[in-house]
Amino acid sequence: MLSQKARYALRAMLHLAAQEQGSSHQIADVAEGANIPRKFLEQILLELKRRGLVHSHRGRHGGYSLGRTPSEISFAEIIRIIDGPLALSPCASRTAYRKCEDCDDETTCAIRKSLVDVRNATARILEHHSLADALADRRKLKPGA
Amino acid sequence: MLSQKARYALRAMLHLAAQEQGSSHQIADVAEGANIPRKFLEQILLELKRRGLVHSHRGRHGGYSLGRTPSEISFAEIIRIIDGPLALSPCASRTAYRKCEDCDDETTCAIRKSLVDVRNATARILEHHSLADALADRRKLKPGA
DNA sequence: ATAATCTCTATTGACTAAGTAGACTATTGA
DNA sequence: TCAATAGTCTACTTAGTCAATAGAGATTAT
Repeated sequence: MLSQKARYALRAMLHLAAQEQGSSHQIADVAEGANIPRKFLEQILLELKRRGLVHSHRGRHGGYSLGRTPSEISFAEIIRIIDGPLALSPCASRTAYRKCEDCDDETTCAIRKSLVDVRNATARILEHHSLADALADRRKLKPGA
Repeated sequence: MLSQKARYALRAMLHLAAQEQGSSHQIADVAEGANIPRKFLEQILLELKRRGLVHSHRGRHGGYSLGRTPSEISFAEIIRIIDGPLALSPCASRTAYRKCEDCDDETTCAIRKSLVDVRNATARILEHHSLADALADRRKLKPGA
């Protein structure tokens, strides 16, 4: 399961992506618009900023904007920043590989093999699904807006 | 990520599946053979028993055995019993669907759509991967044994 | 200067994960 | 029969995480 935090992060990024390119948005507006507790959102945006997914500037008229165009930001990237690796086990992760401590021989581990399959399938979907794709999906689902 | 408990469950089931059909095995042997804390394994086997994946009998010469043949027990089933649904969000689960409380309109949710894709891909793999498949994989990987 | 805004660290309360403990019940073989 | 051997059940512990909340600090536009 994704954490609530990761779902908030996706919603917040989607909210930013839905605005006109390069425009800046204050935390309070994003919090209200995407229905996220404001102080919690601060932390999330801070993390996303450290990893370059958003830019910020401070002071009066400060705010946040996307660090790249929506088509260049994938769901996978957002989820990995907030929740860590996509894989179901550290030994099946490509971005955060770690050997299982209680595993005798990884090369013959019959569990790992299928977990790697799952991780690959998951990554294939989420790495190729960008914010732009999500917006396009939404427009398709809701032609009125 | 899978819980440690779920990984133990997979290992324990695999251990039982690797023995001759219908044979009975004591907790202590499984614990040692699969490298699982004994008392923790008790709880795991009890849960798997309640869901019919294993049978037990008590008293002297008691023990556990698989509830079905290895080819009829999937990884998905074991994982769901121990860790719950495979999906990344309750709203994307088929076996344990639940609406997100803070979601305005699920039908136009651009996040849900990709989470459903992931869930389907994951389920497709894990529901069709049985203990028998895992044993076959292992034999392939380690032809000596 | 000062008001508005982002930045950072700490704290809280509830919950879960992983494991441990021990009493209880059923079976069996001597 | 009865003691030994197993599984069954409930409760507990300890550490850690999740989801927030709080509040002081830094930065910028006016």
